Amino acid sequence: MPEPMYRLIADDLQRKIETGQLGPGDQLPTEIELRDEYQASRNTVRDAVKWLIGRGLVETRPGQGTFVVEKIDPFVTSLSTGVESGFGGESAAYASEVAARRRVPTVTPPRVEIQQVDGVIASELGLEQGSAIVGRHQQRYIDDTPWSLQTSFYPMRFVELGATQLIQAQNIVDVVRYLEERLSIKQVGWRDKITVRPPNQNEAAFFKLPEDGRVAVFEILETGFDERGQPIRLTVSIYPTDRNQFAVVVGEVPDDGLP
Amino acid sequence: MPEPMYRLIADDLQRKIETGQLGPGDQLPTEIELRDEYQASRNTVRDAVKWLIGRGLVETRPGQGTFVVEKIDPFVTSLSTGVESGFGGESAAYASEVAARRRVPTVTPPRVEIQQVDGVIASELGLEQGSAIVGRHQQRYIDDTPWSLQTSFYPMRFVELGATQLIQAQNIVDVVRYLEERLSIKQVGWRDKITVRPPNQNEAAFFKLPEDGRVAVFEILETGFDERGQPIRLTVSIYPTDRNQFAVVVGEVPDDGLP
DNA sequence: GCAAATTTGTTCGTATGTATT
DNA sequence: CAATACATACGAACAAATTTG
Repeated sequence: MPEPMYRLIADDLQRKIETGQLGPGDQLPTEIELRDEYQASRNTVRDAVKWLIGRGLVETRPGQGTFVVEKIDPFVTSLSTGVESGFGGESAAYASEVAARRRVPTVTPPRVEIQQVDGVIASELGLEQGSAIVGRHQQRYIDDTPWSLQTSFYPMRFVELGATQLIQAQNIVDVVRYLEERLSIKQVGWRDKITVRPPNQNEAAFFKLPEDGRVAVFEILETGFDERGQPIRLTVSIYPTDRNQFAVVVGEVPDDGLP
Repeated sequence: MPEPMYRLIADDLQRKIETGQLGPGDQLPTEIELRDEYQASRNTVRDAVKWLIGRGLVETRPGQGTFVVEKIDPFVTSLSTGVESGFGGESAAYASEVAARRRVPTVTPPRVEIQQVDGVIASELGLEQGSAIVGRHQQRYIDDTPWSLQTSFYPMRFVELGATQLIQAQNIVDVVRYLEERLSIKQVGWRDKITVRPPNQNEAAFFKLPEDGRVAVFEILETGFDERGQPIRLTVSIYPTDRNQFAVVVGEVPDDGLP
């Protein structure tokens, strides 16, 4: 029961990549050349290349060739600061982190939706199925490249109590502060849940992810709570895993490296 | 420029899965049946199935068939508590989280290595390239299924100063406390960095991940600091992304759901 | 326990389409 | 427009894993 040939070819190419014989950005031999080199059929070398693609080691460009992937300089987001709190808010949450690298962040005005809660959102916000909520969807960019998709949900009750800006399609600089000033609802803590899953069609399109679905996305649920322990907001953020990194700071830690 | 046929087949099958026409665990028609149903060749329906595998929607079992994947009940790990601190330590860090689900955690005795630092480890521990460090590698299981690979690194200097248990291949119940009692080195905070990457061969084998490399792993770097802001340890933990979830709690948050 | 049937996995050859240079 | 390189599609044969009789 020997290893199949496409695996042997893939392992050999992988070795050449890991030993630096093929560096980032380098072009691999063409499928025809590989076919002759390994004495296999073109379909078999294609299987080998697909294996390497699945490992995230190479990428193919139609009409050009197959290339060793170049690693992306990751962007770091701190969760200890809160996606939407502190210095943050819908428009400026990440300004400090971005500034350190001289990158230019932008955010779209929110698309506002009013809907009935279900499933996860209901359970996170402690609402009954069918209650009305406000959803504010935004797209965030860094240097004009798509960075994250973010949606914040609030109970519709907040609007009825007077927080009418929640249903307007305009940025709110700091929602947490707005809720405090308008409704005296004060956020005293929050909780993040971090998962990783394959992107849906929307996300793959927005982030321009390769169609083969090998790049997964982070899904971060951040629930904010008031003094009485009641959930007051839920922010769902999506980030591609190939260009993002998260940091958590607990206790006393020196200021180095992280913003 | 129409959509290729394998995509049309994949989209149709995906629709059947998402509408519940094919539920979790259900077997898809065999490749031969799909070939007849869609009037395509077997290789083309196989391409469609591969597409769905890449999306994490189905899995194939040689000799059996193709099945809709069943979602795994995820393990939740809190980062606000520290992978190796508080109630934790090498042996018990996750006991509380696991206990809530009546799962049985186990951990192997550490494999101890002494080596010279390089790259990331040196930079995280603030050591010069070539300094000596101790690495303690452990494998952690839940209910006998592989759960995480964890390695903690400490400066060799700690051993020379008297923390000799660090180079013994036995569990240390709470390393943080041991360092404090033995060397008066007190951890006052820590920082986690969370990334996602494809598994290496070691990791894929240990976690029994599907060979096609579609399941990525979390890599969590946790650096602990003492009162003077000096790094005193680096713990690198690896978890498969398909069965793990992380939580971060900041400020006052009610005790519900999470340990 | 073994043999047959079923199902997916690997490999080849070939032809044609699409993207890029 | 032509040449090059990867993408899609078909047909065929045999191998390997699993279940069934």
